[in-house]
Amino acid sequence: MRVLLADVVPVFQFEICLMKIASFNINGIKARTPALIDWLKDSRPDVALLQEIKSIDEAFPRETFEDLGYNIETHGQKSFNGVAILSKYPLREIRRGLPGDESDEQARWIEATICASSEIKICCLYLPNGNPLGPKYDYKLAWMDRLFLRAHELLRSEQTSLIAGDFNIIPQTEDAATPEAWQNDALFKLESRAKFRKILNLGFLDAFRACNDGRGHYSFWDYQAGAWDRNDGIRIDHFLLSPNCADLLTNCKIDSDIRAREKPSDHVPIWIELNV
DNA sequence: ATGGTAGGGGGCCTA
Repeated sequence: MRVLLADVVPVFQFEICLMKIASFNINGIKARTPALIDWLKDSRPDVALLQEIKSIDEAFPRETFEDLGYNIETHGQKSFNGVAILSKYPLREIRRGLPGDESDEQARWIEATICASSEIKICCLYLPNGNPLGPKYDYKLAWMDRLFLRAHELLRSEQTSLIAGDFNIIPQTEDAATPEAWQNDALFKLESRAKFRKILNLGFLDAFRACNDGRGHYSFWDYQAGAWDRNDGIRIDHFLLSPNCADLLTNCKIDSDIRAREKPSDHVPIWIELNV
């Protein structure tokens, strides 16, 4: 008598659901909208975290992205900075601005809880560049101290959490094609790298390094001096995952091919997949 | 040491 596989293998009552979350410094929503639409249709992230929208909230083309199935929350300002969350899942507990300095008017932080099969706290940041060294570098370091405090709070809350975006930090020499050229740059100075490492040491995982080996993985190439053509890049866009979020991680990639498209941003998307 | 390019917005500033 034949025994069918279905008779002996139990039917699983749960589904494996992969959630794709991407981060992309788009360098201006107005200039990047066509490229952003193409990328969303190809890559189909469930959640997209955007930096440098360079737009006030009222000027963000919400309907364009709502038509692609996304809920949208923005935190913008005129001309500079600005962050946004696009999510196919409902968003709640929206927080705009990094806590710790009421006088800080730069739009560099937005966070929300996404309501999927389980809840995930998602934080989208555009960390200050810090160049030239001086007041801008001091602002960067002070901003990172506030980030440390928020990261610490997230861990204490025991929520499944991630912090992603343009950190403007080259963590290690292998994250730059020409590290010697960055020795005295705010993105690579030991002081700012130490503050980044201090956040990792709280217990956050650099998702990209957990899933990839070796040199030559970059997320930014300067528009100038043919940096893309020479692959003179740096890895400055990161996903940091809380331990309970890291347990869900199945993959992390940088979509470097996006840099070769028409009218590209100087950054490319980085994404993770979580088994939720 | 300099300047190379891009975006926003209508001046230069930021990167």
